[in-house]
Amino acid sequence: MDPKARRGRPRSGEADARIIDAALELLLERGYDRFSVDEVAAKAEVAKTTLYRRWSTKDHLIVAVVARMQDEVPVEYSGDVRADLTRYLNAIAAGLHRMGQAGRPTASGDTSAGLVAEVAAAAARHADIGAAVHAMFVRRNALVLRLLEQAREHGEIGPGVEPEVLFDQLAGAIYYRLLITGRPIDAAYVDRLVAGALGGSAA
Amino acid sequence: MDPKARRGRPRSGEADARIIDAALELLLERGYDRFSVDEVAAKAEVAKTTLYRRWSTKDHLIVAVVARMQDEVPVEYSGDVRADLTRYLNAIAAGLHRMGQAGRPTASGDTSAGLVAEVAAAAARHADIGAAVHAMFVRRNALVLRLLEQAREHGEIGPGVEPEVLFDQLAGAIYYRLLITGRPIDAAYVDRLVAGALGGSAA
Amino acid sequence: MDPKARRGRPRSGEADARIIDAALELLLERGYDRFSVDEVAAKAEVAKTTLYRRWSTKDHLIVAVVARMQDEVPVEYSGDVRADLTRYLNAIAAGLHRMGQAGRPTASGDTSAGLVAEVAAAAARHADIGAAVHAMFVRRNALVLRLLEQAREHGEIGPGVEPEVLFDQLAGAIYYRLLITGRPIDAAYVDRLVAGALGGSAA
Amino acid sequence: MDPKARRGRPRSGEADARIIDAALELLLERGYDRFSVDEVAAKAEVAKTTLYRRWSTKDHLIVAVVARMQDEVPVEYSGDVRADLTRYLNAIAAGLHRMGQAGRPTASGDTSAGLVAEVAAAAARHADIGAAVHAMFVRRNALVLRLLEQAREHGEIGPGVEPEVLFDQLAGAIYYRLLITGRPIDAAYVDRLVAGALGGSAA
DNA sequence: CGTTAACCGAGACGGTACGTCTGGTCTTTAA
DNA sequence: TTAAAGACCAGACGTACCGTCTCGGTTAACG
Repeated sequence: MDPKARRGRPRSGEADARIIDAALELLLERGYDRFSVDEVAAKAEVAKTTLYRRWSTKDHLIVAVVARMQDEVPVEYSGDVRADLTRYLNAIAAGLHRMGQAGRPTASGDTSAGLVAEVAAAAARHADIGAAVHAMFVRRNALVLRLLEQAREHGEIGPGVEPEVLFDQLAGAIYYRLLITGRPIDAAYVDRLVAGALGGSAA
Repeated sequence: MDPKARRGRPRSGEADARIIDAALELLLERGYDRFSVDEVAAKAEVAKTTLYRRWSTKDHLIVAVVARMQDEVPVEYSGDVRADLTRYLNAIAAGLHRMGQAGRPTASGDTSAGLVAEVAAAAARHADIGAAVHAMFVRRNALVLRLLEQAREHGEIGPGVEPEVLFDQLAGAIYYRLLITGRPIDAAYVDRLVAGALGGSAA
Repeated sequence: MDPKARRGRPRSGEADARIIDAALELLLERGYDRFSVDEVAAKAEVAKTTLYRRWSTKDHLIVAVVARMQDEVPVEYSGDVRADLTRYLNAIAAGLHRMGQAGRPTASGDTSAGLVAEVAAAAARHADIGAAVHAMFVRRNALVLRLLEQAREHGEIGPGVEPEVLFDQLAGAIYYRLLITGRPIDAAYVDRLVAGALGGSAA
Repeated sequence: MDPKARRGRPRSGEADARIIDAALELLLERGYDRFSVDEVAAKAEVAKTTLYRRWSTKDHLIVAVVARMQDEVPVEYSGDVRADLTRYLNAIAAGLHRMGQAGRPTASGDTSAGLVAEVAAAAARHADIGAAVHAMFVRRNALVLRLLEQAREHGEIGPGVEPEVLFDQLAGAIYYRLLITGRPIDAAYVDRLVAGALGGSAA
């Protein structure tokens, strides 16, 4: 009856978990290069085939791990966009910083461009990874975009402002510093950034 | 006598050129991965030793190539920041798009995140590349920052606006789309972006 | 009552046949290596479990297949040993030749050492296969040995000749050429061989 | 001047030796299967590339090792073919027996069919190995064939006897027992064999 | 007629070796 | 000293295949 009746031995959910756990640990300990699939399999006590059946490529595996590192940042409109955005951007920066611990002490400041850049590169290498990564960010950003809509309805931001563009400017600035110019991203910068984007630093 | 008197056979300047040419060609043809140092050496008809004497790493070589791909965008204050910025950002987008041809047809729209992301990753891997890349962008951006200063003096933009932050927002939005969300970057978007950043879309 | 009373579902005889058929076909088509158990199972539309329940090893399966390829060569003493032996050896050579089609065109002439050698190797790897293979040949050769006995009784061959040794010489020469030196085995050679073993080429 | 002037770093002869030594040791210790190229490389303290540059396949490597195991059996006509052949065949049998130690205790008697069969199989798998193996035996057998010629000239064997066929019978019988029937090959058998082939056991 | 034992198809799993690829270093001979 | 050529080390990659295990489900014979 059920067209999707499963046949054959089902995949071991435990294996999934053990692999991702091992991969995460190794990624943090070693960084992207010096991270080897063989080693993950060994650490997870899983055959390489089992791993490759799930993630067909080192890149796919790493993206899965990074996706799991993403933490949910609760976003709720409080009536004060400026505060909300500041909080949110600081959370993102903190997340990036935490990822930054991966591998050797990074050159640029103290956050890790490395892992983010590698994921971006992987997204460009494999179409499917690109789709997954983009979808991940779309989902993540959707909440903030809604928040911005609400703020506009409440008159906190002008009717001419496009939430999407505004958000690109904010998040973009952070990633730009992280990946391209390597300038530091601290709370003070986030404040200046939000102020710059929302207009007058006062009020 | 002369402490830095050179002895032995002098380095062939022609080799430098042949290597970079071959590397560029291969990079465009293949993309970052599938780009191999051996192949560059073979194509340039140069020994690997000769190549490594000049660029100590695949990453170093690629950064050198990418640096050469960067074209000088003339930036001059015309009295109309909006127009100047729009022109500049479109030039950047065009440059990225041109790079985008490298390798297989990329997933995300038609510009290539790949190469840019790889360079960012390389910058994170090697401190010296990081320094070089960041310096490159500082130099490139300095002109625009001066332009923004001039615009502020002319009253085109408010005294509270920080040029650095403003520029991060603009360039950042573009790179964010390119690398992270994969959304398209066209002239219309640049217009909306500049409008958003400089205030009212009108005027 | 019956100690070997079978319970449960009986084995499918049809499965046996389908497996052997598929295996044979694949063996001829591909040769020993490039012959994979998975593929046999797939082709026979049978689960691997079903296959392994019958033949515990790739080697066991192949030996079973090869055993089935062996054809019964009728051996009857006609009163002329020379003719009988010639006929028999030619039949063996033809059989080997037929097997020889298995896999890629072999290097050595046109008969296939490959499969025979693999079976010999399998016989060395697993004691039980060794026993089976040796038994198979003992059975096959018994008829010829009896024929030689009869010939001796009839005075066609001297009383000092040991049938076993004589047969080793004849069959041995053929297999030696097949497996070791790769020289061709044709009717002319068989004639020379029999002549050499039975004494004068004349008569 | 010299058209075949070698350029580039020459191959390390020491590496060759270390690889073959390690392979030989491992082969004797483990047998054909359970013999792994990786392990050879590790034991020889050589990169896998270095190994594969010389022997493109596990089979090629093993054949090279086996070729080195072959020992030169001095063959000189003493005026007594029977004695000469007996000595030679016993030497061959001893050699096979020595090889037989390779790997697990073999099933069939006490000599190892295994390795010989595997080499024969390899010869069938790869045309080049086939050629090499056949050439090896041709070279080895040439001496004995000349001995037989001399014996014929001396009238020890009849003019109608073809040395090639005679030798096939002798060597063939031994390999046939080794590989196919698994019957033992001892000095007594060799005596019977020679007697059978050269005519009357007497004289 | 239900229980039960052995089967069947499907496919995941552990294990392990293979041969390939690539980055960077080292060793030659020639200029 | 540099150049060209190519061997060298190191080590990861992804694939292949064997033989085992785990599912859901089927098919006799037994009780």
